[in-house]
Amino acid sequence: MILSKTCDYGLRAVLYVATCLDREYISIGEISEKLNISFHFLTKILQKLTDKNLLISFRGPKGGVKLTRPAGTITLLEIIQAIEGPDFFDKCLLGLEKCKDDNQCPLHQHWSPLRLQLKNLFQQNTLETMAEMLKTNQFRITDLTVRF
Amino acid sequence: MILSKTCDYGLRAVLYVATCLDREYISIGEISEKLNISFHFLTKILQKLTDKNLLISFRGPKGGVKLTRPAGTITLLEIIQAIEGPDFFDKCLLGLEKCKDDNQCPLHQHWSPLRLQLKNLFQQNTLETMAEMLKTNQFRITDLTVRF
DNA sequence: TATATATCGGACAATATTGTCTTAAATTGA
DNA sequence: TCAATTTAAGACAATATTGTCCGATATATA
Ligand code: FES
Ligand code: FES
Repeated sequence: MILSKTCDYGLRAVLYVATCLDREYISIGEISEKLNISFHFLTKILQKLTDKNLLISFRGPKGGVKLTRPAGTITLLEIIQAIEGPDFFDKCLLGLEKCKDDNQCPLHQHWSPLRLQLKNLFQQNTLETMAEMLKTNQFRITDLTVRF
Repeated sequence: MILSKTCDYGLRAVLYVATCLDREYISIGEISEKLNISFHFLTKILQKLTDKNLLISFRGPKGGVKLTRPAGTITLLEIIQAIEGPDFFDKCLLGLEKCKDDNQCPLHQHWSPLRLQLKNLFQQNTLETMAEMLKTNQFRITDLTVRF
């Protein structure tokens, strides 16, 4: 609905990695298997996040990806904007160009604050926050009935 | 971002029609021209809305489409759900299946209320409300520099 | 009745998104 | 050094979305 499948996969993968902070590099194979995401497709998505300096990758046995910075310093917004683009939360609900207060569509006054709330939500929640929740085993990050 | 292009087009077209309440049927050709939307593509979208009983269409000269009910009784939500599907506002932000309170992803508690706000927004605004705004000429419904 | 106009319906094409596969390069450990 | 493992990179395929076109049908008007 809101996010592309690519973005969903990327978020879920990064969240998974954030739950493994005791370990070193996490292999993409493991992530794709645990989250039931196509390995090659996920590889591309994570490469993008690596390019954007949100992940560090490492080849060979014991290789994989890890977070560039501590999970508490990476927001969901960073992940989303890395994948969907930096202006993702600036768009007109009706798809019109250059959504601005002085060039409004009839939905702007309603959409604009809601959009900001959404953006704030993603900005205020770090990977650590989410990982903490996941570790309680009361939340899911996959359709599979697996827990961490 | 949120809505598909199809839905954007549909909404904008229906809003345009709602601004023409003094007239009878509005031709799709006129709508597509004024809103700069592909005629044939728009035709299909409006056919869908006709099938869902939100529009009535009429063939031949003086033909076109008109609203089935008074603009004040049709909500934006109806249009959106007709195009995007009735469960559009029930989906998990991470794309997981069966988003429910007792089967949450870590974003659910934040996303669920926001999603509801969004849905309410669309439910509370009728085509009439929007059309009134458009008639003040202070709002736009197209990228073109046309006013109504 | 004839002509022009408009939607209807379906085929088809272009593009974007999503997913698959293969080869290369890096790294580990035997 | 050699084999196994893993990411990198790019080609390619499948699917979904978006957009185009054409003939059929309905209607108004002359
Ligand atoms: S102009 Fe449409 S949401 Fe801002
Ligand atoms: S389960 Fe993810 S938003 Fe409800």
